[in-house]
Amino acid sequence: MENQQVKDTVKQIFTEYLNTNGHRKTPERYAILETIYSIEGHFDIDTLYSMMAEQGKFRVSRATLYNTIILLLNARLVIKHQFGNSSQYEKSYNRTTHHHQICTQCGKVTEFLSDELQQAIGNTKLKRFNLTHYTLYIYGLCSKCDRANKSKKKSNNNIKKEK
Amino acid sequence: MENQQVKDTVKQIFTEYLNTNGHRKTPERYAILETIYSIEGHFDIDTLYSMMAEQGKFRVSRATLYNTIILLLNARLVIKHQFGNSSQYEKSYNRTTHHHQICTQCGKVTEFLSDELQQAIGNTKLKRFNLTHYTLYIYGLCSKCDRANKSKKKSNNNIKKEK
DNA sequence: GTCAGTGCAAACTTTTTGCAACTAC
DNA sequence: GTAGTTGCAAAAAGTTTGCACTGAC
Repeated sequence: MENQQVKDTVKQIFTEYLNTNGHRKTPERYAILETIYSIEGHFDIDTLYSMMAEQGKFRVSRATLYNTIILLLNARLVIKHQFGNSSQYEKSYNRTTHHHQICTQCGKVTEFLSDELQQAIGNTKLKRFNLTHYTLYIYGLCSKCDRANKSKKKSNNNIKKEK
Repeated sequence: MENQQVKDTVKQIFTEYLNTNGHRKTPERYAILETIYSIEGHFDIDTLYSMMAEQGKFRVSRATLYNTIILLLNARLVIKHQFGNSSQYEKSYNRTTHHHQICTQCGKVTEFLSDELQQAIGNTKLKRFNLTHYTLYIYGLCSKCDRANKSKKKSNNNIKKEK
């Protein structure tokens, strides 16, 4: 799907959501949606704030960002993650379901796809629960840190105590 | 496995970890490990702090709790979650791998088991990544909130605009 | 015209940090 | 004895809140 087409569609969905729930259609809200859907991958509130302030688009306050994000979460247009210190978000409409690899050492987050996993999770029968979405975080060491550790261990072989 | 046996084993593992990495074996650290392994389910730092302060066990400062938790995470004796506002932790040794259902409305977290899911995730071939553990969070509405919403909707049927 | 929404700053919460005192080694 | 740890309080970081002003309806 073309990028502009996606943006138009999510605007429509958002408008419907706002109407249905009796919220006002302010320019701030659409500017935030627009900006979010031009970001690839994850972002946090601070990044979003900077992007909107610096790129001369439309300056909004942090409070409004937090308020609007809640609406977008409810409208299912954004997904929230909580790795690291601050909350991370990402657009969710028209994105293939993906999973996250997180390096416990350097904190690097990588996305990957797996139909099998997706199917297995989708097929899980949940009792007393109405599923909307899920997140799978796989923790471990990325190849870079893994290699770094191994060579470090090697050079420490003759030292009794690791500092 | 008997509870006391588990505690003894994790103490051993922790001792080895501390030795290997040149950390001191302080009474605070063992008291924290002991307390954590007497908690069923999730806890946050504040709860842990209160438990240790009130139950007359061994009072430690929050700073020490944060420091020690990091060691326990590295020693793979504790797992960290980040739902809601504050970080949640849980003991990880000798626990069956389980997954989490999180209600997006009331925030309630329920654990569930699924061999199939566990297998599917375990079988996933990861490129350039050395897996240590993973967490699967399934978001949606718990039966309680789901029911509450439906009956609310029903009673709102005659009202044009919500709120 | 009214009230939801916004911006700003202050408040709050959770986590990290600096430093003096303490203690495991 | 000495350096890793602890406790405390201050600071930092992220998020929420109160309030006056603005603008969508």
